[in-house]
Parts: sequence; structure tokens; C-alpha cells
Amino acid sequence: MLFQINFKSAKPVYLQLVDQVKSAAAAGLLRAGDALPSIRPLSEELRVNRNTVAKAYTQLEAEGIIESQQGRGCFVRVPQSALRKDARRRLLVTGVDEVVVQAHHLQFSRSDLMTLVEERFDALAARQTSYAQKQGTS
Amino acid sequence: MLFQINFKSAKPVYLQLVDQVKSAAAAGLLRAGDALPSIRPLSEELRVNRNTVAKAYTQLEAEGIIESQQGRGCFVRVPQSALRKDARRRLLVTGVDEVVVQAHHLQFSRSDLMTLVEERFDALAARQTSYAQKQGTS
DNA sequence: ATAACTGTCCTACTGTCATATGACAGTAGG
DNA sequence: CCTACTGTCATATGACAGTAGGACAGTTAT
Repeated sequence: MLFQINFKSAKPVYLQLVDQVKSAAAAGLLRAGDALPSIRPLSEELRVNRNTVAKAYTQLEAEGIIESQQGRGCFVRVPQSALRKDARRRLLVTGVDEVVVQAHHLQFSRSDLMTLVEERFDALAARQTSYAQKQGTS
Repeated sequence: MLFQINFKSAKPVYLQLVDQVKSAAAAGLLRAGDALPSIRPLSEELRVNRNTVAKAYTQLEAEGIIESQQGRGCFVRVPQSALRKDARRRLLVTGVDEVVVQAHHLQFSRSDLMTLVEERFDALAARQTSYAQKQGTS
């Protein structure tokens, strides 16, 4: 089971799926060219409506993470953002600022936060390399 | 004008207000004991319904950021989370993971990300100290 | 051609967001 | 006391987001 949904979460189901696909792609569990689970089987496995999965895939296509081909399936795209460095940076700053404010209210010091970010980044990178070893890197 | 609303944003108005109050509190623009703008005047200034502001304040009270007293007003609480360190950490990890994945898709390296986080943290801290100097620190 | 798969579109139900309005309750100052 | 402020609650309404089911359209293999 690659993906799983938390129905108690306040976050919409389709956005949970979007995040999980992104995360899997970032961790190397899904690599460029790989086919995603097709909509209907996945919707059954997750106990969710087809259109909910379809909506997640539409969103992912809009963000340039995947590409969908009618009648064939959906596929992971090679990671390349069309945006310039400063535009991408601006996007990231928004998320970073939220985390920084949250860290403050949760009474985390600067070094606490830095350590945590390093740790989580490395955790992601670790998943990446362990998977690459199993599969063989191209 | 402490707060301002972006009506074009996808984020609900009341959540924009919640974030801005949190941010102001984290930056020291609002300090423990300070009164928040009262609901009706603020709603007029922001061109928003009273209930929308009230909803934001209710949310902030639920999160322990402010305290509201009927007939008196709403006040910033002393920052203290009732949660244990590991519970607070778990909350923060969620946000950090999202940023880490986002950073990956925006093609930011580990050091790029670390630098950015440091930068944004210091930017927040700088607002804090500059305000403290103007007002005098207690 | 047909069957079985793939994604896509349309329509409808449900809940959330925001607005508007009226009424009520606690607090402070004249 | 009375007035003017404060927050709170209930209801109604319109717009939109999330989810769901039926019908449609493209692809592949037999």
C-alpha cells in the first residue's frame, strides 16, 4: 500500500493524495516515467470515489509533477520547474515562513528548528538512496 | 493597518486573519496582554463581516494564542503550550516535512533550504528586536 | 469488432465560507 | 441607571469546494 487516506483529517482527501504522490516522487519511490496506479483500482483500494483520485491527478498534472494520457494512464514527469529561481524561491518562502511562525508558537528555538529541518531533509534523502540501492540507479 | 486581507487568495479570509495575528504575535508586534482590535471596528476596516473576524478570534482562542472576554475584548495570552515537547515536535514535523518535499520539487538543495530557513527565522527575530527597542523591553 | 482497460466530462448532493441581520450578555463610563 | 461599547449566539442566504455516480471517449489486446 503506497498511499493511505486519513478520513478523520480536516485536509481534503484529494489533497492528501496529492501530498503523498509528491512525497513519494521526492523520496524516489516514484521515478520519472513510472506509471501511477490507475484511477479506478486505486479509488477502490483507498475506498474513495474515482473522481476524488482523478481530481488529485488533475492537480498534480497542473503542478507539472505528472502527465496524464487518456486511455493510457498517468506518468511521473522528469522533475523540472518552468519557473525561474527567484519565482521558485518566492513559493518556498511562503511555506518556510509558516513553519517559522509555527515553531515560535511551539516554543522551538532557532537551533531546535534548524536541527529538525536537517533531520527531516536527511530522512527524505535516506529513503531516496535506500530505494535506489534496491532498484539500481540508472 | 496591522492586518490586510487578500480577497483573491484561495485561503479563507478568517484563516488569513488567524495567520496574521499569529505572525504578529511571533514577531512581537503583539505582546502578551495586548488587546486585539475589537471585532466590529476591525471588520469595517477590513471590509469584512463581523462574523468572519469573530470566527478568526474563536479559532485563535481555541489554539491558545488569545483569550477573549465578553464585554472587554480579546487579549494576547502569554505563550505557553500545554503540550509536551514531543507532542509539539510532532505538530511541527508535519509542517517541516511539507516544506522539505516542496523544496525538493522546487529543486532546492539541502544547503539552499537551510540557508533560507535561517534567513526567514532571523527576519522574524529582527522584527521582534526592532519593535522591542522602540517600546522598551520589560 | 469486441472487450477490457485507461482518463474525462456532466450533473447532483453535501458541507464550508462569507455575508447579513437581529437579539442577547457582560463591561465601563457618564 | 443608562448609554455605548465589548463579545456571543442563532438564523437565513448565496457562492463555492469536496465528493459521488452515470455517461462518454481514447487505447490496447484479442
